[in-house]
Amino acid sequence: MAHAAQAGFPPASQAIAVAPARSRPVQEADLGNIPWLGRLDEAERARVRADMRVVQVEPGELVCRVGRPVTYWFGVLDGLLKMSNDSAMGMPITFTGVPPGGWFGEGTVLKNEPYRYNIQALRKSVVAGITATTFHWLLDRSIGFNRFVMMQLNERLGQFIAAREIDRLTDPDARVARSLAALFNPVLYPGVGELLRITQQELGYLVGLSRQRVNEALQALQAAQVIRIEYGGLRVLDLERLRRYGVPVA
DNA sequence: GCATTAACACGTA
DNA sequence: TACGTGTTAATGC
Repeated sequence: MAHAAQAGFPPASQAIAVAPARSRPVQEADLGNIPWLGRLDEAERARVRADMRVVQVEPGELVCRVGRPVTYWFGVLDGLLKMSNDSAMGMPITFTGVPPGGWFGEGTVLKNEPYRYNIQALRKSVVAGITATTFHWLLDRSIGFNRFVMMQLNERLGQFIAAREIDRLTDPDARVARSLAALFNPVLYPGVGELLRITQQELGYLVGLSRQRVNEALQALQAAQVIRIEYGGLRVLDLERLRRYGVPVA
């Protein structure tokens, strides 16, 4: 019954795992896009700024790859990533998209395990990372950082439970609506705001539908006054109704 | 019937 | 120009 959302990506992917040579130090302009910085004190911020690296990734590139050792805790400053798990021989399973403001990988950093997912850029994106060492250093001394991580883990648990529901939905319109709502999560993805920059093609890859069908679903959502379609993006008008779209009014 | 791919015209960045 | 959107036609399960 489950759709087991297929959806790969269009261009052939060339694997890279954040090559240090391509990265640059974090810049002033980046800092405003990092939600947890404000929870740190001066000394902690200073260390983070010294430690953090930023890299631009091209569409199709892998930010981290299943089986690779943990190096960084990552965050999206700009663009759109896809978290998936390519089963050895078969179609990849897309778990979720990661829009701006999203940070990921703390699970594997915490356990010091190899990455369990592939994180791939759907579009040209800017990704930041701090080392596992600094991540642990922050955990050891900053209550604010701990709160952020805990909140993040809790919120994401909700996301994955919601994702299981989405998988059981048969109505494509509802699947698109719920997947979209997940991307508009203000807690996990504070960088998104009201306007999510995503093409209908990219949304198709995340949801596991064709671009044409996604377009049809979006038109329906727009007609329902839940979103507005814009060039290269979508504006949310009513997040609550977007979350509940397709659920009969019980 | 419904979704998919392919192909096209059109508008926008 | 390159890309994203909206639409139609043919095909498949």
